[in-house]
Amino acid sequence: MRIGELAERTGTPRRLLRYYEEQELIMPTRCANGYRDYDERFVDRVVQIRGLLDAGLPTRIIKQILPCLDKPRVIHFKDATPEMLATLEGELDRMNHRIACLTRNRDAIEEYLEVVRRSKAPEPSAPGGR
Amino acid sequence: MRIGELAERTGTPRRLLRYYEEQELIMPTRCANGYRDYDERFVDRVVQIRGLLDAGLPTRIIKQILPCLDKPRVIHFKDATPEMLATLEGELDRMNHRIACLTRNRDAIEEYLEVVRRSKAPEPSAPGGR
DNA sequence: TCGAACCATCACATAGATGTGAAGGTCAAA
DNA sequence: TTTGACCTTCACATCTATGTGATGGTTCGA
Repeated sequence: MRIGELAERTGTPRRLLRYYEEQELIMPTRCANGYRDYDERFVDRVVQIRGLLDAGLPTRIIKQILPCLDKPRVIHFKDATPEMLATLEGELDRMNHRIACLTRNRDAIEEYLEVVRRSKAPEPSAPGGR
Repeated sequence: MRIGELAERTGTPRRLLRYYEEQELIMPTRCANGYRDYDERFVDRVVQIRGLLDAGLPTRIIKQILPCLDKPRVIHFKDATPEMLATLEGELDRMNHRIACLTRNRDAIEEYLEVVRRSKAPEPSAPGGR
């Protein structure tokens, strides 16, 4: 598939698909005429990249962890250097931290919304609703 | 407390404390001489802000949700406009999405690390370890 | 063969969070 | 009273992810 189709299927501007390639997050092949050629797997991959970016990870880190997330699980021992493992452990920590922070705040927002809803919509009739 | 102490206690550059103020995330009072004067509660608040920023929320959004997260829980009905509630619902969605994405990828990294550890450290002696 | 709709590269612009430094005021201790 | 460690504002720089547009090649259907 060419860049236009991938862009549409992932809801990602072409510009960014090229940018992710420049950052070496995705490496499409090229057709004879120079057009980028993406295979089916890039759809999920791009969605995953965008999710991680949105969650605050920089491309530099995403580039490092992506190869470890491939399924079927294949361990690229070339990548599994001690430094790489340390990086991953570090990122794991940071991600756990982020998750905890987001969860805490999400719960607080949820609680707030519930309190507001209860005070604003006291459902005066039909008390035994549901 | 003045900006230097807050900076040290939260591990945040002074520059950023001023920036958060400019973005109206924190509003310290001023001493007679013009120095910013932070009370104890700003410590937690700043840590919370940094956590949210790190998790990918922009200051614009953080500014909106912070007042809803105050404890003890106080509903500022001035803030509870329909638009505000819609914003919160939207942010809630986005946060859930982020959490799901981070969790999924964190689990994948964790699994990867476990597989690598098993293959690299087969603990040759003491087979019945633990 | 022409035009529309793709594609390519390149370059410059923007927005948000952050770094850095200049120029100067305040204050306490030596 | 001077020095050093704070503080102030202001301004410009940087990095990352993104927007936007110029310029030109390819392909395909009318």
